[in-house]
Amino acid sequence: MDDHPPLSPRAQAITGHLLMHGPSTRAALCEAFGLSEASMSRVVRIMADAGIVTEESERTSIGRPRQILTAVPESRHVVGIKLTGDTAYGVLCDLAGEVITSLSLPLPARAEGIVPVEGVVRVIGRLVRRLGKSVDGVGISLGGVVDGRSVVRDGPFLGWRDVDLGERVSRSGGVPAVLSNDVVALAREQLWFGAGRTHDTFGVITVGAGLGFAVVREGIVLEHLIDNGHLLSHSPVDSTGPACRLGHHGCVAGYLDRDAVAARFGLPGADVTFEQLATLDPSWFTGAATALGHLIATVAGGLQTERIVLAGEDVGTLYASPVTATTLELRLGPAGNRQCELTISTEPLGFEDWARGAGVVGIQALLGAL
Amino acid sequence: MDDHPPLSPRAQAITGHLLMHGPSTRAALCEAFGLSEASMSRVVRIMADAGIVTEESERTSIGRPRQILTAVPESRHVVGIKLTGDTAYGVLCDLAGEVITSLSLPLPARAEGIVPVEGVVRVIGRLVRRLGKSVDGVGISLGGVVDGRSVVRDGPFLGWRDVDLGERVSRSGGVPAVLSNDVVALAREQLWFGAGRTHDTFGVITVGAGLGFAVVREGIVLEHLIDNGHLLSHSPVDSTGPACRLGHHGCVAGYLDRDAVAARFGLPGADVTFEQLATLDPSWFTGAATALGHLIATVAGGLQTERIVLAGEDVGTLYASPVTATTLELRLGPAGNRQCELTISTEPLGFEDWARGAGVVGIQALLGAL
DNA sequence: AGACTTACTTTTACCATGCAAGAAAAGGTG
DNA sequence: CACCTTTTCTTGCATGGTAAAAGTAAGTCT
Repeated sequence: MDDHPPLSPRAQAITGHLLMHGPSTRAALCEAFGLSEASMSRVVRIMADAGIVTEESERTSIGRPRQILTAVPESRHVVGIKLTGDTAYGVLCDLAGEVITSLSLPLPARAEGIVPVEGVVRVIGRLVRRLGKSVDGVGISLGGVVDGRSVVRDGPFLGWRDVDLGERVSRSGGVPAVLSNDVVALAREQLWFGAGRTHDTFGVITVGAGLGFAVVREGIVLEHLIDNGHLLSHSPVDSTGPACRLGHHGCVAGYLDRDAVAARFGLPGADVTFEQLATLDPSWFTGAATALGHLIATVAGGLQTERIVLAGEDVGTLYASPVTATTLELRLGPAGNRQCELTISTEPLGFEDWARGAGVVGIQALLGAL
Repeated sequence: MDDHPPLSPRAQAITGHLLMHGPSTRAALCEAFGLSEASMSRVVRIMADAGIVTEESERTSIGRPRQILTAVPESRHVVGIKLTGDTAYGVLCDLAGEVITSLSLPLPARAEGIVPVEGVVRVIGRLVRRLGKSVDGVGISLGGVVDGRSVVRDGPFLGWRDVDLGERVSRSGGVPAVLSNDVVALAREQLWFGAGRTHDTFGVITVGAGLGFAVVREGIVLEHLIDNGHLLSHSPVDSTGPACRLGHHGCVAGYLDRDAVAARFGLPGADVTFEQLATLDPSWFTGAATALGHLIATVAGGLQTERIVLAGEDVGTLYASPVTATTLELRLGPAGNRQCELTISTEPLGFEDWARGAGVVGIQALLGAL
C-alpha cells in the first residue's frame, strides 16, 4: 500500500470527470467546471506530476496541437465486496471500474441466526489481501439498510442490527472502507459509468428476489428510500389483478415480487426464475410485463426523468416482452404529440457485477465524491 | 425607479435566506453558509449600508448582546403579473412576497384568434406604472410553455407561439422582466416561502380546469415537464373506471381533468366546479378522490419526497374527502411498519395568488436566484 | 522565412476568505 | 466605581484561488 499524496478536491473532481467521460482537453474541462484556462493548467500540472493523468498531443489541422488528458486507471486500486448471507464476493478494480481479479470466499456459519461479525471482518481482510498488494480503498455492499456509509442498521441476510462494519474493516485492514446498500451502490456505479454520463437524474429498478429501487436526483444518490420503496412497489396496475401481501389488488408488488409470486404458486421463493413462473402461468407473465411498463412510466413521471436503469437477472426476459413495450406506448400517448424519448437500459447483474458496484463506491470515496 | 447598487452574489443569497427563514444572527448565517464570522461581518456591513438588512440587539444573559439581522422587505419592490386569455392580474409585492396593492386590467381583444402582442406589452407597462413608482423587477406568468425565462414558446390562451415577451417588456419598461410558466412560478413561490422551507425536493399538483404538475428536485425547479406531465396524468387508478381522451381506462386524467370530466357529462368545461360534478355523480367523486390519493403517492414515490403541495380552487374539496385519506392509508401500508410521514398542504389559489407567484419569480431574479 | 493560428503557460493584480488579535457591549464582582 | 468575565463583532494580515493579459510553444499557410 504505497502512500499517495492527497489530491485537492478540484483535482479529485477532474479525475472523476476524466474517468466518467473519457479523455478530454484542458479547454473542455474548463467548460465543464466553469474555470479559467489558467487555473485548469495549474491543477492539471499537479495531477500530471502525481501520475494520475497523462498528456498526449493530438494531430490538429492548424495551430499548436492540443493535449489530450487521460486519467491513468492503474494509478489507484480498490476492492469491491458484495456480501450475501453466506458468501463474500470480491473484485479488484482500477480507477475506471474495470475488474482486474475476482475472488469469493464463504462467510462463517451462523450462530443463533447471526453471522459472526468478527469472522466477516476476517474474511474481508483475507479477501482484500489476496486480491491485491496495493489497495487504496475498499467498498462493501449488502442488501439492507446502511447508515452513514459505515453502519449496517438492518442486515436481514446476516442477521445484523447496528453493526459498524465500515469502521471495523478500516481499522483492521489499514485501508479506508465504505459501506453501502447494494442497490445504492449500483446507482452510484451507474452515475459514474452508466446512465449518469448523460443524465444526472435517473431511476434504478431491480427486479429479482424482491423489488428494489434507487433514485438519483440532480447527481445526488439517495441513501434511503421512503419506506424502502414501498410507495412505488404498491402502485396500482390492474384492479382486477392478484392481491399482494398487503391486500392491494393488482399492484406492482403483486406481479413483480418474485418471492411473493412464487409463494402464491406454492413454490419455494429462493431459486425460482421468472421464466419458470412464466411457463407455469403465462397470464401472470403478461400482468408482470404490464406492471413493469407502468412502473417504468411511474418512476419516469414522478422523478421527471427520461432515463431508467433496469437491473437484475430476470429483468431482461421481462422487459423484452412486447407487453411492456405496448404498455409504455399506451402510457406515453400518441407518438405525434410526444416529446420525450425514454432511454431504458437493462443490466443482467451477477454477484461479480454487484461487487464491482461496491468497488465503484470505494473509488468515489477515494476521489472525495461522497 | 431609484437605482440600487448591485449586490454581490453572496449578499443576494443571504438576503434570500433571511427572507425565506426569517431573522437570524451572524453566527447562524455562518453555519448555514459555511462561512467564517469575519467574512460574514464584512458582507453584512455592506448589506446594512445598502439598507437591505437591519440590526437589532437581543437581550441575552451575559456577554455582548448579539445582533438580530432582519431583511427589510420594503427595500425593493416587484410587480407580479398573471396573464390569462383576457386579463392581466397584477400585484405589487415587497421582497418578502407580501402583496401591497393589486390591480387587474383587461387585455386587448383577439385578432384572428391571437391577442396582439404590442397591446399586451402596453397593458403590462400600464399595470406596472399604476402599481408602484419604484419597481425593481417584474415577474410574469401564464399557462403554457415558456423558454429561457423570456420566451412564450406556446401560449394557448393568448394564441401565441415563440413570442419573446420578457425581452419586450424589459425594453419598453426599463425594468428587468422575467417570464415563467404559472405552475413553475407557484413551485418557485413554494420553494422560498412554503414547502421549500423544510424540504428541498417536493412535488406540486394543481387540480383545476386541467391537471398541472411542477417538480422541485434538490432545490432546483424544473422548467419543463416531460410531455407536460403526461406520464403522471395518465397513471392507472382503477382499470374498471371511465376512459380518458386517450382511451386509458380509469387513469388519473379520466377522473381529475375537469374539462374532460365535464365534457363526459355534456357540460361546458369553463365554469363547472368539482362540487357541481360531485352532486351530479357521487361515484365519480369517489373515483376522483381515489385518483388524487394515488397521484399523491405516485409523485411522492417516484420523486422520493414526503412533501406534496396541492393547489387549485377545487383541490381542497377533493382532498378533504375521506376517500383520499383511505387511499393513501392503504397505499402507505400498515402504520406500524411505516417510517414516512407525508406532509401535504392545500393552497386554494385565486388569480391574485397566481400573480403573487409570478412576483416571487421576479424577486428571485432580482436576488440572482435564477 | 515570415505571418498566422491555436494551445498552453506565466505574470500580475485582485478579491473573498480565514485566522488571530483586538475592540465593543453587556453582566458580574471586589 | 474600577476591574474582570463572557460573548459578539470587527480589523489587520496572510493566503489562496481566480481572471485578464501578456508571453511562449508548436504547428500550418503563403
